[in-house]
Amino acid sequence: MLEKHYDHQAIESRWYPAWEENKLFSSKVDPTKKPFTVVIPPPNVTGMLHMGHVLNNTIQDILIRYKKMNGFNTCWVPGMDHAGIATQTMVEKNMRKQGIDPDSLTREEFLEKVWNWKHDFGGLIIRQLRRLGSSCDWDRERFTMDEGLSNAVLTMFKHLYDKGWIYRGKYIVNWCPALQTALSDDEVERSEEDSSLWHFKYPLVEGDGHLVVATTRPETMLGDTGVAVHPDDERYKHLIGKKLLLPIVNREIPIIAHTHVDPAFGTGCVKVTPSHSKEDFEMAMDTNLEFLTVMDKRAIMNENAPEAFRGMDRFKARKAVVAKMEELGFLLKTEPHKVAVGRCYRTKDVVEPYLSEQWFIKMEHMAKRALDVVLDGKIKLHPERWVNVYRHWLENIRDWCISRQLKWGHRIPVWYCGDCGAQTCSVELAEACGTCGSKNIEQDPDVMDTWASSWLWPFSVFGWPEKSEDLAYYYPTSTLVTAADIIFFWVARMVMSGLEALDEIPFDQVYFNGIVRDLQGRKMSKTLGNSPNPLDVIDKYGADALRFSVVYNTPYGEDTRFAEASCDLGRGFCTKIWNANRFLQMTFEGVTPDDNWREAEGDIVARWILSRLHSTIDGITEELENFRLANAASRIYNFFWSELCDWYVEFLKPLQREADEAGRAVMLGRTQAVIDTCLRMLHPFMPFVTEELWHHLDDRHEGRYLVQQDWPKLNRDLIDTEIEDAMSAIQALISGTRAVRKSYNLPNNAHFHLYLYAAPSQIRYIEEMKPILLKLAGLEDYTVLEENAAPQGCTAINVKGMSAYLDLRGHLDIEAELGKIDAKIAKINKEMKPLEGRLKNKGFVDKAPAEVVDKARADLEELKRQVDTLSQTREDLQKLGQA
RNA sequence: GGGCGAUUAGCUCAGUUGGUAGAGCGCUUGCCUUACAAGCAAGAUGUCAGCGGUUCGAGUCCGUUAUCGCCCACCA
Repeated sequence: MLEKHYDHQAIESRWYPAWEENKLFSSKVDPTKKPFTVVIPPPNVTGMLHMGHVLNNTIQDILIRYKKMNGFNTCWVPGMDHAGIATQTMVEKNMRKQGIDPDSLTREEFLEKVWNWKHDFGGLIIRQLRRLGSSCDWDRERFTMDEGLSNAVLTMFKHLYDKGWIYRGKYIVNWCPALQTALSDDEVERSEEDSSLWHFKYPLVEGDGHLVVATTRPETMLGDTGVAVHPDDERYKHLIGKKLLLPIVNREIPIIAHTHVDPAFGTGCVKVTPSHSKEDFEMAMDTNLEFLTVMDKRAIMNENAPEAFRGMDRFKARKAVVAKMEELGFLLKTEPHKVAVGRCYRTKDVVEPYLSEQWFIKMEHMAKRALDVVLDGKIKLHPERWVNVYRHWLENIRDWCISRQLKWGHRIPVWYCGDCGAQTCSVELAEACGTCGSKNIEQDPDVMDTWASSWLWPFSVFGWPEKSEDLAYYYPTSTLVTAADIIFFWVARMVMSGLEALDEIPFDQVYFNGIVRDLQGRKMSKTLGNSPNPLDVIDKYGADALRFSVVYNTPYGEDTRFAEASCDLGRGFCTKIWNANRFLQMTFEGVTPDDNWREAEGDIVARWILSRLHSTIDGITEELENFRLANAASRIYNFFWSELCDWYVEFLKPLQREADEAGRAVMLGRTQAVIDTCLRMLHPFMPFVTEELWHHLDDRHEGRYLVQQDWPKLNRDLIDTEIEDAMSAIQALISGTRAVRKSYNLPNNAHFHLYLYAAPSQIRYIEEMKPILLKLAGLEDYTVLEENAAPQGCTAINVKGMSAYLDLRGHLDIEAELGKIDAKIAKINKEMKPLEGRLKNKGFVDKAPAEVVDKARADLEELKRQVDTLSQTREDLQKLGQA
């Protein structure tokens, strides 16, 4: 027997271990079945479960369980990302806390500390995912730094290197001074910040003329090696090739022409600092300007800067330069100006464009292919609008800077020969120069961008570059579920690498889930403290409640607003499902269910609930196939609560009391089957409570699990609109009678007599429902009228397609009743107006489809009939009052 | 500067071929009716952001404006 109260903690802690021990989530190659493969977006090894993970993983779990129930060989591969920067930063911080200077350690010592940290504290999030119910194949858990994946990374590097698509060179990169490493373009977050635009006067060497340059970065002027103007700018054309004397440093610098310059902005003259600006770098390359680096790796002014500024941090230097220029009379004006400042996505330090030697991957060819497969529809993005974003990025892609000046990561597999100077690229540790054979070689100290491992994830987890059986079977994967903020970092690059390494797309569908926000619409973040800890929420409400609530409230591809209290919805639903099952157990205690009932047979109640059930199966399946998870959740919620519990169960109560033993056995069998179907549909959303209840439903479920069962099969023949309409009318009679009782403040034991006038076909259904109708509406009896004329002292209730009158004699306040009837008539008249208007409109009658016009006519007729019924009641009442 | 999304009941959101607006929570009222008070029953609530257009008919399609949010971008 089920406990009186639904205890989510007991249930959830029981089932997950059972699932895991029975290897329900493990997948093996099986050529007789179609695979459905999902690779998890690997969370950072440093990560903790947050609401974003809850949403993302719940969606994946729903898809996996749904597909498994549909006969697919599902495989959800879990794992983690080594998260180069995040992890290294965290470990360094811990070391400093313990009084250890990370820089005092050798690379090997440092890496050992990181691995130790990973072993002791890393991967918490993977264990937390189990609490959520995630049906990952844990035997397949991978880590981007494990041996196999590292091998994949190096193999891919060598592949691209040999192809000539990887190169090393001195370019301006995004440099994080706090981390002292290069970053890719994507790792830079731009934000508009208040600053100033300073106008500096640069005097001409010859004569006493000058040019005025405007800059937002005065400190870089110490590294200026030229000033650029637009070649067609009439104001300055004659000065091109002339020299200026750079103030403070007193260096002669040329005036050059370049089309990058916008004559309309500022003064039309741009100071050029090739070593500290990407645009200036390009202009310098085109015009052979000199390069002068005036900052070091920490963004502190170096020996190339005038002595007075050396050792100053860049922001201090900015102030000092401005002050000096003002002192020298070269500062013309300072105006407020908004600038797009780039900040490191990890440290938030201002990113410095910095000239340094880095490794790059040529993206052009891979980008082209990756774009084509999406534009061709070979890969489908959901929602589709992301195609535009994807396309824009790929069409404007730049080479990917993949080297990082960190220790934690995959080392660049290139060795430099101390003798002949050649480079050797090798997947295995090189022992000698590939060109001259010298043993005097040294490996590049840099490691690769974290994404250089994650972009291989969909196939590296299956053993690539080995041609494994797993790879052949599971790749390409099926659906990728991820947040859109990594569409460039990750999604686009996986498409590129998949096509490049295997000549096949990595997945055929991508579903982008939104962001979880707080109720004010703010992104959840640690600093705001507006994010509930999912584990606390699971403790309090249960994983099922959390999952269901989040999914129910998250529209297709949109952001969602969440507060802990949102979980009331899911928790309430769990309780409802629980109690419905308790009802069944208690009411039919001792009854052995008869499973030999026929779907198409049975009374109106039976056929009605099956009709509604199959409509629901149809709807939910359709919604799930289209990633409309919230709609699917809402359909099952409404069916279970509003139809199954509120009506069907209420019908069942009197029915089973009247029935004989055989009848009860069939009733139980049928109702169990309906509940069983509901539990199957609910299972992907709420795996724990459904599993528990399913095992209580039938002893034969022992040793079997819901996720192994078939998804409910739709039988359209069971959807019967005639029955559904008849039932709606009966429901309207019941609700209408209750409403009358309520509006007169009459007690529940005040039983009315009902008069009905309706088509024989309708009366037949009502006859069949008679005991239920009398019981639920609180009627003493009803009389079927020969013609549509109610006895005196009645009030009409609105039921579509029939006339119904309640005998109120003895309870009646005539004046009040007349008022009520007038109000009702007024309301209906108001509803009739637009219908009449449309039908009078010739355009509507002529042009609208016949069925729409017919419906309008029928609706109007129905309303007219209702008014007639009410008017007649009104007359009768008036007579009664006068009598 | 370019692009995208959102705007529907007090709150969170449905509303997919255009046919005249719904749910949950909250609110009002009455009920501890032997599944469930985390419940049941009955009820109130909207110029579908504004303006214009297409159409017989627009929450739905087109244009435009506003507010909020996001993404991209070398105007120093």
